[in-house]
Amino acid sequence: MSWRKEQRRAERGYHHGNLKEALLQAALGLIAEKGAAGFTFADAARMAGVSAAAPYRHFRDRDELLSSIAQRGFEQFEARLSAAWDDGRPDTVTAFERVGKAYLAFAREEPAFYNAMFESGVPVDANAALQAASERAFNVIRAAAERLAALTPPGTPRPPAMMMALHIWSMAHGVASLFSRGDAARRKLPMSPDELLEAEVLIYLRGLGFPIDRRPPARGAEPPPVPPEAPSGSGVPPGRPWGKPK
Amino acid sequence: MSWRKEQRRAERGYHHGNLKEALLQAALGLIAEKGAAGFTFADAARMAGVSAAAPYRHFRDRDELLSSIAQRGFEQFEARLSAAWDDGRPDTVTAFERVGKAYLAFAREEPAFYNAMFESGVPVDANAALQAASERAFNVIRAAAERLAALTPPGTPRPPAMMMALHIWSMAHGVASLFSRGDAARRKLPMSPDELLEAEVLIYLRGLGFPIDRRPPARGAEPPPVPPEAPSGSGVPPGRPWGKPK
DNA sequence: CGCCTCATGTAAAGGTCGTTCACATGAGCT
DNA sequence: AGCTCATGTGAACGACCTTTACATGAGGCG
Repeated sequence: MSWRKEQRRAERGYHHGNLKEALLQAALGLIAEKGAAGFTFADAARMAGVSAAAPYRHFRDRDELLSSIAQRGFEQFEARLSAAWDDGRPDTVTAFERVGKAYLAFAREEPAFYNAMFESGVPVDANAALQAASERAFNVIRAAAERLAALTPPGTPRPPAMMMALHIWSMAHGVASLFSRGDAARRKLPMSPDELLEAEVLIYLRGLGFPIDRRPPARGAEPPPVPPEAPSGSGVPPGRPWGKPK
Repeated sequence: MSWRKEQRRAERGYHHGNLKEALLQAALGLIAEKGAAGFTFADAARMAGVSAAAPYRHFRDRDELLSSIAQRGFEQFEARLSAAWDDGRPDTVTAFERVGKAYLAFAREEPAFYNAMFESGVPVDANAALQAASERAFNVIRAAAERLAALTPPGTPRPPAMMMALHIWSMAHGVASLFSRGDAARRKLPMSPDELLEAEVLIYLRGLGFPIDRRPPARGAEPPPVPPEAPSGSGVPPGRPWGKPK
């Protein structure tokens, strides 16, 4: 029954030594398994081998633990988006695409973080640090949009970068929430979430006047992506940013 | 203390008479207040003036109540989207726009339903009826996309309607989740969620080759919306689907 | 080295929930 | 009038969150 707890205590002494971190890790695992809603403070404590009251020495309550995780999530999110953006290399559109994919990849590969960040009910403004982290992540998208907006072909009006950023964010978040997450919201799709988002973004960019015409890149060799940087013609070519028609 | 309950019982007798419905209504109110996560079965029972065990005569468990609400939500959702679509009157693009707005309006005006449908963790496939209701709602968007796809100007490839529908859905859902919901996910925006989504959809449609050029419609008179039905030129005019550039 | 202090952990207890079970009630059929 | 079965009750169980009083021991100080 409780010799297990005694045992653990024997191994590590009365003081845990690194409980805060252990709790965060435990919670991360539990959220990944059962969602933020199903995650329990008591379980995290058990998993760390301490009593149910111990966590309260490190977090005001369950919500604070959750928002700590959300904050870390936003930090890692920012890192991944930043890396994907890679300051716009090799060209702005390609890098932009990569950011979209990174968004979905994060949602897929870090379900616990994504859950805590967007689906746990933790208000972004619960915590100043959380809010700041969230903003830094968004700023990556925003900066990318800024660069992209500066490239609008001559003859077409330049869209507000902030608006573009919000649009892209909503597309990525929409696709991730509806189609790319745990068993919860999954629907049957005629294409992968990645392809879906890619086509969506490309069509959107074309609507802004970018001369986009790419089909799913032939796997292997990367073709010289898009007539590099300075777009030539105005108006939109009749390309097909989604897959071949059946 | 408990004379209240006695009182209620005196008013309505031992049998409630309409408990199932009362529970659904109570739950709806509670979810609107505190979110699906904070909603409690016991509270709903209290609110209906019955004991905590009574609800189990009508719902297998808390999750079944939740999914019943989600199902109703999808039904009302379908009704609102259908009404907005109005079979494509007066013209397809205008009606399509209206569907987008109806989506956001529903998310805003029926937070309890929206929450149960998309944010409560209820899996869509929990219940056959739920899944069917969800599909019927989506089919409204899909049918609209179908009609829209059939209108692609000559010279531009015709996008798969299903893909369009998924794109539109993800945009609407993304905007609603991130910007248009309860205090939870609210960020500061340079424009209203409605405007944001409208611009997003218009730009997207333009990317598909639709000759869209509309600024936020002057409130009051509806201008002859878009060169009616059969679009003339191919290629995309350099219009500005978002607001004036400050 | 011995002692003190304070951060960190524990056990116990109170309140709430979800859920089940045996039992009560009474609406409607016969 | 009497029976039956859907519907509601109360009590009880185990889990959770959170608070409180108390225990432990690591690290600083004399």
